[in-house]
Amino acid sequence: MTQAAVESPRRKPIQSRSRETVRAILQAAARILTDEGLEHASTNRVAKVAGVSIGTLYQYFDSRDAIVAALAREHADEMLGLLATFAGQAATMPPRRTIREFVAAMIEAHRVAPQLHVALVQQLLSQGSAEALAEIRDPGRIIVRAWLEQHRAELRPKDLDAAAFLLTTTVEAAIHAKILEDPEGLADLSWQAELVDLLERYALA
Amino acid sequence: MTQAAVESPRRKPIQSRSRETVRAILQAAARILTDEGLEHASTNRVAKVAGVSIGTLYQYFDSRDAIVAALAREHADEMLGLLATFAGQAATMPPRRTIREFVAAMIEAHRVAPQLHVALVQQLLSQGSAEALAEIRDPGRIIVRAWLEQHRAELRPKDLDAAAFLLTTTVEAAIHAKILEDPEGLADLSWQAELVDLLERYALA
Amino acid sequence: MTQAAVESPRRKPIQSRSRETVRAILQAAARILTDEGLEHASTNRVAKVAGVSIGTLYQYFDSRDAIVAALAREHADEMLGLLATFAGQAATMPPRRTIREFVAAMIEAHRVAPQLHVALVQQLLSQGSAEALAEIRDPGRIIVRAWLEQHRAELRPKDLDAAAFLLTTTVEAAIHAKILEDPEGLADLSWQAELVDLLERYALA
Amino acid sequence: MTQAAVESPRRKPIQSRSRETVRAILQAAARILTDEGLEHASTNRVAKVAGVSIGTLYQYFDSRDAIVAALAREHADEMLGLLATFAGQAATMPPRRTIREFVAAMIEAHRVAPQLHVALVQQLLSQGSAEALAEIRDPGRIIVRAWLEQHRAELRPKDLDAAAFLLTTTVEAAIHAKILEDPEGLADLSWQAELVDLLERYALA
DNA sequence: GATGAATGAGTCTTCATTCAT
DNA sequence: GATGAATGAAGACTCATTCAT
Repeated sequence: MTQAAVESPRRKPIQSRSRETVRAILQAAARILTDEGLEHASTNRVAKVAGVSIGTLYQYFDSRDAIVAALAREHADEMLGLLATFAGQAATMPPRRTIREFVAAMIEAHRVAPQLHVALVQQLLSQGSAEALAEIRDPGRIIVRAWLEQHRAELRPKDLDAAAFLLTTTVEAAIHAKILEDPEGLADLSWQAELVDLLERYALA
Repeated sequence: MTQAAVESPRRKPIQSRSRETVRAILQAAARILTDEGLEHASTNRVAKVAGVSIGTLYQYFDSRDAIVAALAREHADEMLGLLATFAGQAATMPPRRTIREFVAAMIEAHRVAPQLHVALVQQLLSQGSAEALAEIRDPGRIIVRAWLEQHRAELRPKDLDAAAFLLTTTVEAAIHAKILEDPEGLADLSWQAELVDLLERYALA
Repeated sequence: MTQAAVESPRRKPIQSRSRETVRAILQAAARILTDEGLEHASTNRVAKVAGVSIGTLYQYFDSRDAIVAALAREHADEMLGLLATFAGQAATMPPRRTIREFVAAMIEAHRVAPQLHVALVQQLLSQGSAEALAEIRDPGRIIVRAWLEQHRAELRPKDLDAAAFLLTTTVEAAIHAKILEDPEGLADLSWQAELVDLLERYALA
Repeated sequence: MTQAAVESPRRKPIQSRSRETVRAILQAAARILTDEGLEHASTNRVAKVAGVSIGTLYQYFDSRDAIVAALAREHADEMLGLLATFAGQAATMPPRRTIREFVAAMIEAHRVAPQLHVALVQQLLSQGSAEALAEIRDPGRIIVRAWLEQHRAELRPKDLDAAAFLLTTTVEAAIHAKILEDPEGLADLSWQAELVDLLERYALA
């Protein structure tokens, strides 16, 4: 039984293999969503690509939508992470520079997986799941709103809610449209500058 | 009353039932799209709601997508009509006023069937039919671009393409977001003013 | 009313336009069957190609199958015509020559519309309409059988029914197979000779 | 009883239900094809008769045609098996006897499922899938052609390709025609003898 | 008689989900 | 926990046929 002895002892305090399975499923879903579009991301397909049985998939996700939701939440968290880091620095940063860096950060955040992002947003939109959508959007808006509040002295808009709405919406929309129309050009500084311009003129006092 | 005589003279012997059927189908599709979302707009469902048999539906539309496409085209035409009317007047109008009226016109255009509009755009997006999407978007952008050109002396942006992209995208996105988040508030003047503000500051010299 | 006067008088004693309509329908059906295969010969399609409305088509044919049946009957008649002419001469012809000319006549008969012929036979087969099939096959066999009877002195087979069956089956099958495998080669004398050889060795005393 | 022990030893832990399901589907398809004709062999019908859900059917067959194709392949293999066995013996057998046994073997091969055979051939014909048809026909013809080559000294035909074509076509056609016209009589020796006669007179020197 | 709009049963196929092993 | 065979509702679409005009 030497073998058995060798087999079991060293097992890293496994992250309960579950984690890996969930990981595999979400990655497979993301990959299919990105490469082939939402309509090809059937549960059977995802399971196959993830290398697990369909039964296993359903052990971890209650439904197809649950997978997309999890993916969306994950993606939202990731983006929120980027924004949070940025928000921390924004407090002590001159607004003009904050805007510039905010735009850069947002674009960078979208560069990670542009297609996935767009696909997710679309899925959430067409699902009509307002809550799921809010879950993705609100955090960013709250951060922006907090920033507006903090720097209201140096900024022009008075209706902070409206401003937060407009600023986040505009940035998101511009980036999404750019991804759809000219994904290669996403990183170009010229249009980034134009967007910054739009925001500055609107926000700065 | 010669005019009346010319206008409805003998009321053409019925527009051949066809017209009415097509109308019923498109209306049913629009209604379902608006009320229940794209995923419920199956051909069978549309036929049932339209009060025609599935066979009849297929006598007029080659496929499910053809229905959505027809709807999109119709909607695009309608919106373009609004824009065109507006564009005609813009030539002799001071830019500041043009912007205000443009926003008002756009919002008005979306008020006709906001949900439908959003659903259509989403459908086109998720279909990945870039052409179909362009068909809806380009006309508006071209009009804006022409306006920028015409009034470049009084306007600030130098990169007219980028500006046209940003302006149309921003307006569209803001309106769509508003429709999704707070459809009732779409007509509110306060946020309309905020949007106008954003545009003016960006566009005016 | 000069016009009307000119219009009606000269009308040739029309063959009751019906005939022409039936003609058009059958020709359309034959054309589609030949060019595109049985599966494309839907009633609507046939009507369209024939240039009549589907309603009119049903005024002349009770069902889709009726069209095919009519076509088959027509085709059978045509072929039978060829055979009959030939049968008349066979009485006074030496059997060896009869066989040669019979094969030539059969091949010629098939050259008129090989694809149509094959398609029809297949349709009848797959319809399982043994009667319809018999209608096409029996006449030929009867003629052959009569010939065998008439020339039994110079011929070898004693079981005339079996012989008639074998001879007609063989010729038909060989021709059909040739049409399917090598339609261009149908008229080649070399394989014709081979077939004649087969028949002669079997039939002649 | 060692044999028995070897024969059903532990009865493999079930051929995984799959095998049985596939079997049931193919059998159902064969049954319908045979009893009711191709046009009744819809996927839904086959599934119902097989006692499985339509979904299960599609788990094993990509399409309706795949079922027919599988059936055809299976049938072709079966027949080829018979021919192969026979071909092995033909080398050392006098041609006259070979012909007799060949016909007997072919008829026997068709007796397994005459209607099915005919239905399959028809399906392949009407599908116009020349390749599929060739797949079924060529093996037999190749075997015959090889035999002709091997025994050319004792045989008469010089054009071996033409001869192989004619011989296989004739036998097939005669058997098929017999199945259609008088399935009961297929095994009768009298007509079998007539067919053998035809072949011998043609093939033997 | 002709027309063609309308019908709807029926076809193929997909896919989220369940459950016995 | 994992597996994957099985399920069946539902969707897109076809086509022979009817019938009001």
